[in-house]
Amino acid sequence: MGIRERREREKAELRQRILDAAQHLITEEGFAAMTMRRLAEQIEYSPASIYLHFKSREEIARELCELGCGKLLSKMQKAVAGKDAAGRIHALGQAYVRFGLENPETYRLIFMEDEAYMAAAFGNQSEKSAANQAGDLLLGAVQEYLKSIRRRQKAQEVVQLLWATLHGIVSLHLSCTGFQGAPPEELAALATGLVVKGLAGG
Amino acid sequence: MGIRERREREKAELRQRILDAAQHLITEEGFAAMTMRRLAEQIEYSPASIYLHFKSREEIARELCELGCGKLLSKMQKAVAGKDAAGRIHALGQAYVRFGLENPETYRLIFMEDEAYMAAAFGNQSEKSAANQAGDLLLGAVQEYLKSIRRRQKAQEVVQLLWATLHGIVSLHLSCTGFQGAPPEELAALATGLVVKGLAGG
DNA sequence: TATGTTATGTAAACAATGTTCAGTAAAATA
DNA sequence: TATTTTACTGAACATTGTTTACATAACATA
Repeated sequence: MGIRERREREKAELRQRILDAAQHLITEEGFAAMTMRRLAEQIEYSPASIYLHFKSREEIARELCELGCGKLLSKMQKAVAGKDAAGRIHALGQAYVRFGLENPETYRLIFMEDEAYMAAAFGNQSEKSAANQAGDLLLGAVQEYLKSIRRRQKAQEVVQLLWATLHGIVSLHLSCTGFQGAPPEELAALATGLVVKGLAGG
Repeated sequence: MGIRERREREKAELRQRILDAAQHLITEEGFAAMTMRRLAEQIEYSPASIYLHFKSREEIARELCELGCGKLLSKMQKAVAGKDAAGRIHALGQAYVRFGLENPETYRLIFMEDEAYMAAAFGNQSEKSAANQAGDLLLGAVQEYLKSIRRRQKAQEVVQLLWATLHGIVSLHLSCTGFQGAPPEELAALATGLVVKGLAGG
């Protein structure tokens, strides 16, 4: 009899509805607006019911972070298609920055809200998480580029620098809303360009 | 009669004690630990009394941010003494990163806790805030360097990129506590070095 | 010295948060 | 139909930041 199957399906559907509502609230009004009571209101259940599907508010956030990282990874994967090493570095930078601009609240949640979320994204180093795979994309491009210019330089260090730079560009843009300088895409292009040139020359 | 003077002095002293206690709590246990009740406990007054000196918890935080920015500025000012343009860029990067490492919770508060604090730090563009002065230090060095290599490039853009990069290095280091890569000073040196070389070459 | 005024301080309450738990109603099973 | 399991919720708890009505002490004035 398919009764159990049906109930499991219903349960999974409700869980998904919670996640959808959470994502929606965060996208529209930011993480702080995603309270358990507003979430409950959205799905038309009591607040306590949410705890039948998630251990805590933080667990919901963590799951959304993983989904967000997946989205970022897929953007970056599409960006590298059919390009040489330097071109991939540039394209990855643009993809990263655009993800941040198009999904500001999701970006905030993953990288700026709580170190725990970010640590979780990079944490599972045994099973390659989406964030780690994104890092590998960057690492591959940098390694190939360093090889092509016959330069001995720790690729990991360059990757860390690039990621930090891109993160800095996005996070300052999202935080300093008043201050309007050069657009993030332009800064990212300048950054990747200078890294590429700087490594080649000298 | 010096009665009014004495009372004003006492009031200012209590206000300062609140700030000190707040700074201490933040330094030791982070911003979240700085609750009005714990603050009241520290100064041995009731929570409501704090509101006789500050409009809100946020106002206390903002004032600590300004103090923090002043500290950062003074570090950066010392760093540039008696150096050429490229040397100043390097030294400013090192000073910035070290400030973040030595005052992690203060750095968090200013740049990572709430965009409002950071916006406030950069906001008063009429009266030059400490943060703005720090930016000017960087701008001066970059302008002089660009001139010395006869390169036409928007100095403001390079400053933005440098600041974003340094912020990215520090904030990723503070957030990704688990992940241990290259030390921030090394990354900052690499960053400033690549910018300097990248601008010169090509 | 007595009285009025002002500054100082606090207890208690309010609204909002995440979370827990006892209890209930419904559904599945026997 | 009776029993057990599951799904669900109302009410409460411990926290927050903040406000308000009230008390008290210190001061100024007559």
